[in-house]
Parts: sequence; C-alpha cells; structure tokens
Amino acid sequence: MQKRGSVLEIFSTFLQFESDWISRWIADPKLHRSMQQCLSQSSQSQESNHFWALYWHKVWQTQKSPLASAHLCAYLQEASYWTAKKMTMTFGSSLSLMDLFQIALLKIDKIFQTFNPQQGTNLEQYASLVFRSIIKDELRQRREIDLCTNWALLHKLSQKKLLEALQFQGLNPEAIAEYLLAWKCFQALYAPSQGRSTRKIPEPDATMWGQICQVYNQQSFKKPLEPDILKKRLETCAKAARAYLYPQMLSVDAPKPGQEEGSFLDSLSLDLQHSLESEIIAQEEEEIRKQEREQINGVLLRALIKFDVQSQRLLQMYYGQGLTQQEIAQQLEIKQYTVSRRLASQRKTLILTLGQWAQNTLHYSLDADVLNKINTILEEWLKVHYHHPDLSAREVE
DNA sequence: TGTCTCTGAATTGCTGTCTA
DNA sequence: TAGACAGCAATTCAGAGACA
Repeated sequence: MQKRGSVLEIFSTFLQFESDWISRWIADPKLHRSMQQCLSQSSQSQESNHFWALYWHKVWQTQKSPLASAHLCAYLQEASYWTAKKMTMTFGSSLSLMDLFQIALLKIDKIFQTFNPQQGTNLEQYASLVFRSIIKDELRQRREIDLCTNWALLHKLSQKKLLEALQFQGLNPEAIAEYLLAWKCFQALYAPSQGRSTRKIPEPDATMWGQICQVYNQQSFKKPLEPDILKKRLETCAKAARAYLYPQMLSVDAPKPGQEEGSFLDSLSLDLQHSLESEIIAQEEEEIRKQEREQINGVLLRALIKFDVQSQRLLQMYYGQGLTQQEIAQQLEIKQYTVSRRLASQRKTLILTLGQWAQNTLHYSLDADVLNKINTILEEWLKVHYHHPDLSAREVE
C-alpha cells in the first residue's frame, strides 16, 4: 500500500479492495473539492495531518456534519486497514481482511464520540486502539452466535432485539405479536438444565413442547396451534435474529445490485503504485512492541512468584475462574470486602512494580495517566495469564 | 433516548487484634 | 503504644439490561 503524500489526498481518498487485496486509492470528488477549498482559504495549508484531523473532529463535534465524518473516515483508512490486517494475522477468521476493515469503519462514529483531543492523544493512534477492540468484540460475538443452538440463541435474546429482528424481516405487527408470544412462552417455561453450556441448550422434548404450546394457546386469541407449528415459529425467530444481528457483509466495492458493471466506488479514481514502505515500518513497530510485551511479562511473573500461596490462589479464582468477589468470599469463608481489599492490595503491588520498571527502563514519569495505562495493561495481562498461563510463560523464556 | 433497577465492586469510617 | 491489618456496616460507583 502506497502512503498518501499530501493532506489533500489523506482527507479525500479511500482504499479500494480487489478480492482481499488493496487495489488502489480512489478519490471522492466531493471530498476532494471540499478539502481543496479549505486548503486554499486557510493559512494552515501547510499544517500537519494532525491539525486537520483535529479540525474536522471539531466540526463533527459542533455540527455533526456528514462531510466532516467523511473526511475523518478517509483520514482513518490506514489505521483501519493495518488494524484489520493485524487481526486477521493474529486471530485468523472466517471473515476476510476486507470484512474486518469494513466492520471497523462501520463503527467509526464511536471513535468520534469518545475521542478527547484534550488528552493530547493522536486521533489515528486512538482509532487504531478502538478499531482493535471493535473487531475483537465483533469476532467474539459472531463466534458466540455461530456456536449457539437456536434454543440457546432464543434464551440469550432480549425482547427488544427479537422485536427489531422480526420487524427487519418485514413481518406485519399482528404476526410479530404472535411470534413474540411464542417466544415469551418458550422463555418462561423452558429453562436449560444446570451445568450445561449456555451455547448448547438442546431442543425441548415433546412434553416441554406440549406445555409451551398449552400456555401459548391459553394466551393467544387465535386458533390453537400444534406444537410443531410453534416450534417452526421459534425457529423462524432464531433465524430472523441471526440474520438481523449478523448480516452477511457487503463490500463497498462490490458490484452495484442489479448492475453487471460498476461498483459503489467506481465514480472515484486515483491510480497508485504499490509500495512495501508502510509494511516495513509496521513490522518494525510490531517488533518493538513484541519486545516490550516480553519484558512486561518477565517483570510481572517475577513479582507474582513472590506472592504467598493464598494471594496467588485469590488471583487465580478471580481472574482465572472468573468468580465474583462474593463467590470467592464464600469459598474462602471470608468477607467480600476482605477479598476486595486483598485484590486491591495485590494489584497495587503489581502496578508499583511495573511502574518502577517503566520508570527505570522506558524513562516514563509516573503521573496519573501513566499509572492508569499501567493499570489497564495489568488487568489485561492478569486475565491472559490466568486463562492461558502457558502463553505468558512462553513469552518470558 | 432517557430513566430506572439490579448487581458486582469499591470505598469509607469506625473498631478490634496482633506485633515489634 | 503506634502502626499494620482485618472485620463490620453502610454507602457509593459503574455497567448492563429493561422499559416507556
């Protein structure tokens, strides 16, 4: 992918994909004109991308202007692309690089809403972090939904989401009311047996179908239904929910519906040569981050080993087994607040250890911001460590 | 979209126990 | 006896879900 050179290009061009590869940068004529006009009128034409990013973000904040949103979307193309690429390499996925790229950009408004220029951060770096969490969340949820049986999905579903899904299918209000009633009866009567995975809830047996049907017929003003019809209705609900919550991805450069030639982005054009420059920079940055991660692992593992057995057990129960403080308190026969205090004290020790290391090695000054970041890193690390101890141990070797 | 409710987690102020 | 630590009860905070 060739780097965009000028401010004009950066705020008015978009990536075009061919299969799963970048084909070229293409300019949006409207954005191109708008940016040209801004640059010609502004004494800030030579200012950095950062300046214009903050400018368009301010416009978006004050006017909620779609034009500002489009300029920022163009600006964040690279951030979205590299995050999507990293995620496909790290996690692998049934979704392509292009799909992940689009998932990230679909929720771009979230970045505009939560970005705070006062904190002195760079919008592009901030967007990369948020894109990463958006994609991870999407992949996790899709995996959950893919693994769910219809009956598990119906259990997880909220009434609001089911209603939206049924409306999305174009059903009339009367039909929707009947489907909702069927779902409510199912929810009320069919509870999965304890200990069973919440993803693998099996189909109700014949007796249960009979009971659900009986309650449904008591509450419905329509002609009484047979259990197999009710079952089909609930299967339709599950199908509608899957289709609504996780629709098939459609590429922005896919052919226009009903047209053999031309795509959504065909009105745009700008030929670019391919370059490896950005890939090399990204690989170097990744290498540095990897080394830092390994060092952090070492520091935290050495600190953890110094904890007594009970403290280690507490952390294992909280982060490893995912127990609540109340559950841990019951098992250890102590009070919830004692658990809370001990966890807080252990976290404080680890934060100070990591802070000391950051101060000595990376020459960070330990202000509130840095400590907050260390706290976030620590939380993530503890979850990974206690879920996959082999992973963190391997990185330390 | 805003409000309400619920739940888990964290905090606060006071008190008791233990130890150097 | 001071300081560290823990117990207790009440309160606050934050996030998620339901609902009008």
